[in-house]
Amino acid sequence: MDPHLLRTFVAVAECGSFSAAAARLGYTQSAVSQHIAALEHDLGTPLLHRRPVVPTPSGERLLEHAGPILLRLDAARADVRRTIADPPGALTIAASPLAASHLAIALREVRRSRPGTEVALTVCGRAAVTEGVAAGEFDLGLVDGIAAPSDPLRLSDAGSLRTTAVAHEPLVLALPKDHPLARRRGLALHDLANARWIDAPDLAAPLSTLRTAAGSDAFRPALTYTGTDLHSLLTLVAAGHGLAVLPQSAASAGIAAVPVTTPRLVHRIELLHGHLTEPAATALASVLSGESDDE
Amino acid sequence: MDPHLLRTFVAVAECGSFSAAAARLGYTQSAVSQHIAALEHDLGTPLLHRRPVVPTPSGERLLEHAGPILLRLDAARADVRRTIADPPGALTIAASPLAASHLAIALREVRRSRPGTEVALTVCGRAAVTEGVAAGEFDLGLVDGIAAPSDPLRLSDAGSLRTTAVAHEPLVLALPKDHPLARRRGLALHDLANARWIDAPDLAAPLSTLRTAAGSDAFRPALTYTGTDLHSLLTLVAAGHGLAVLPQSAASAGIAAVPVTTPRLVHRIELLHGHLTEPAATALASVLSGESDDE
DNA sequence: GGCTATTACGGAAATCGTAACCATG
DNA sequence: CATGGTTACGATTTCCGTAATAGCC
Repeated sequence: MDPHLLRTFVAVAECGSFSAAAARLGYTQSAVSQHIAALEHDLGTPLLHRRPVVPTPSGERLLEHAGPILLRLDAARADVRRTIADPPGALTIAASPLAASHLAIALREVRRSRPGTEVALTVCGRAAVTEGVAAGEFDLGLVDGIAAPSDPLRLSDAGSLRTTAVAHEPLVLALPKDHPLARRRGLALHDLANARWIDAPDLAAPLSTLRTAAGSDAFRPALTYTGTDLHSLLTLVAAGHGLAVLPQSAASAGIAAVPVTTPRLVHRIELLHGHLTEPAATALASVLSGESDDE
Repeated sequence: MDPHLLRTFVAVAECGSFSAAAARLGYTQSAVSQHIAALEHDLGTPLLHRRPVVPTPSGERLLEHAGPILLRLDAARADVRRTIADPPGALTIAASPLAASHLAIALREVRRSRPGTEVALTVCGRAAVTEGVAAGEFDLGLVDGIAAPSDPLRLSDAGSLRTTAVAHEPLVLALPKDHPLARRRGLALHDLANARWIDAPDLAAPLSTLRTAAGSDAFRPALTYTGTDLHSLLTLVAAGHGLAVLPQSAASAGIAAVPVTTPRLVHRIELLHGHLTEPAATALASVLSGESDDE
């Protein structure tokens, strides 16, 4: 299972086409075909249906592993290269949108403990944060997600990463102010399984997470929102296009926010780091989780 | 970074010798030398000192990644092959020694929910359990370890595994009955940093774990015990050969057991599964963590 | 018939073993 | 000088591109 073969396999699965994957990888269709054939021969089973190109059950299984493996391979290379490169001037920090509120605190701590350090900030989707930190593209990451009160976040590819909890916050259901449920003091998620949901996986709680949390197959999106702008999502909710689950602090004036009481879930922010020295990271984490809202 | 190269790299690092690694892998010394040279060329830095053969700092870094990567590769292959093999007759369960107390409960639940299923049980070291489950050798694993009260276990290679907490229990220090500390009601770990310790990494809390938990470089073993037999470890402790940290329930008549109060740590048992359907696993986990001591 | 995957084939490159070579203890 | 890692070199295999072939809308 050569990583090259795995890489073309995921490319083909993503593109849904041998030729498109070939173009993306700089191979010929023939080479891609040979790669897939080699993988299928090696594993002794078809991995893709052709025409249309869709993974078989075995292929699905392999796909689940391939991404993390390739990511970890990159992380290993980045990690080794870092030991030979001279220490970078800039410290890079990435955060998912709903974790970005902690960026300012993190930044202040960095300025205090390492004055003069050049800092680069990035806000991007959760996957991009974890992958970037794993691959050494960022030094630090702040990701948010939902989890049971004292459980860690189920980060997809956190294989080589250290994580530290940084903040917890109640979850609320965001809904239009005139919604029948808007006056409720609290509600159970699974009563809303068949409501109109907006899936904003890069921003709010992804519906797939709600499904696993609620142990239900419902929570199907009426609308999918790709983007990281909180304000526009809230506008969509206010206009009645659907519901979303958010951390309490993300709610704003235009919408109603009702606490989600069942199941017991919280919005959680974690600090990720792949290679920072342990003391530096824990110092930062303690500042992030403490109330350093002085000045 | 071909997996073959990584595999020979870890083999060389473990053997401390090119030729020994070659013998182990069925290559010639020459091939091994070429593998290492290729890796070093690819990463642009020496990975091993020669004569004696010891990893460089870069090599250390790579080693940290190589094991999990190779394991995950095996797990992927096993996972795919499972989708094409007909469903196995027997359900295989592995447990580390101090988690084995829960085997009986797990077994009862399996017998109840899937009557007639053939079950195979194995008790082995923690690493063997996690690696075996990851590689698909076992369907289920029960591992124990120590962690902060509601933290997950820091499992080395749990990349592709789901984990569920199953049991918590106080930690005690096992010491001879006539030891000066034997009458204490509780004690702080770091006061004991320089005591005579027995390291029994496959059985009790490994000293390396204590070191990270206590943030200390002390806790050096006066004696290392390789094996999984609780009784013989307790005999060693009773005879005054050294101390060990155990879950409360593992203590027995022959020794004194004093609760470890600082830092706040518990003995924890987790259920691992790599590929079982989620409902089946959570059902099992809930039975394991509940008090199902009826009948 | 157009689009796309597969197969056939040839040249380039990589892989591994034999054997000669060197360095260290 | 002996043990053990490195280098040289050649046979074998693998890999990838071109081009011809075959299967599905």
